[in-house]
Amino acid sequence: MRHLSRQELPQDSVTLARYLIGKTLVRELPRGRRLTGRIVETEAYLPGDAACHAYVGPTPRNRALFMAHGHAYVYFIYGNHFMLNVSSESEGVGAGVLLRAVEPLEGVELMQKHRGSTRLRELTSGPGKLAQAFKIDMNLYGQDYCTAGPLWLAEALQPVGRIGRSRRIGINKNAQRLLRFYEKGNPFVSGPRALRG
DNA sequence: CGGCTGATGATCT
DNA sequence: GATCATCAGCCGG
Repeated sequence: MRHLSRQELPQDSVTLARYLIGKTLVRELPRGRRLTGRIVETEAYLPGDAACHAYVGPTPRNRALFMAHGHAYVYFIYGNHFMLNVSSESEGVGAGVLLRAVEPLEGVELMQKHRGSTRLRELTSGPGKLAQAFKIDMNLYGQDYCTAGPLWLAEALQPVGRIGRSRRIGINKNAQRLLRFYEKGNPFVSGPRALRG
C-alpha cells in the first residue's frame, strides 16, 4: 500500500474533504498489528468558519489545525469521545477535515475488541466510534499522515461510488453550509437516513 | 425505525 | 456554569 504524499494531498479544505472519500486510513499498533479502513464520510471546517475550532485563533488545543495540510488534529469532546481530523490549508491557516466514518478493512477483530461490540455496522459509523475502533487518542496529536508512523493515509483500494454532499452534523453555527461529503449508499455512513442517500 | 436524554471532562466565560 | 464536530440505551409506533 502506498502513502499519499503531501504534494498529492489537496490543500484546499473542501477539495481535501471530497478527495479523502475512498482513500485508506491506516493505524499501526504495537506488535505489528494494523487496522485499515476505507474513508466514507468527511466534513470540512474552513478558515473564517465559526464552526471551526480554529475560528478563535491559535490556542494550545487547536494548534494542529494551523500546521501544514496532512497532520492529525485530535480533540476530546462530551467527556467520552475523541475526534480525528486532517489539517488543511497552508501552514499558519487554521482549518481541517473531520473523518466521520470509515468502512472497516483489515483488523476487524481488533476493532471489535476496542469497541466492545461485534456488530459490524456499529464499529466505525460515526466519528467517536471510528476513533475508539482505531485507538485514536491525544498521543496521535500532530502526527504527519504523509510519513511512516502510527497513523497514515494510503491510496484508494477500491473504486469510489457516487459522492453525496450535505450540511454538517451536530453543529449549530454555519449549520446550513454544504460541507459534508459521503459515499452514497455506503452502510457505514453516519447520520439520519435523509443524510445518507 | 425515529426521537429523546444522561453521561462525562476539557475549555472558556 | 455553559458549551460541546457524540453515543448508547430506552421508549413509542
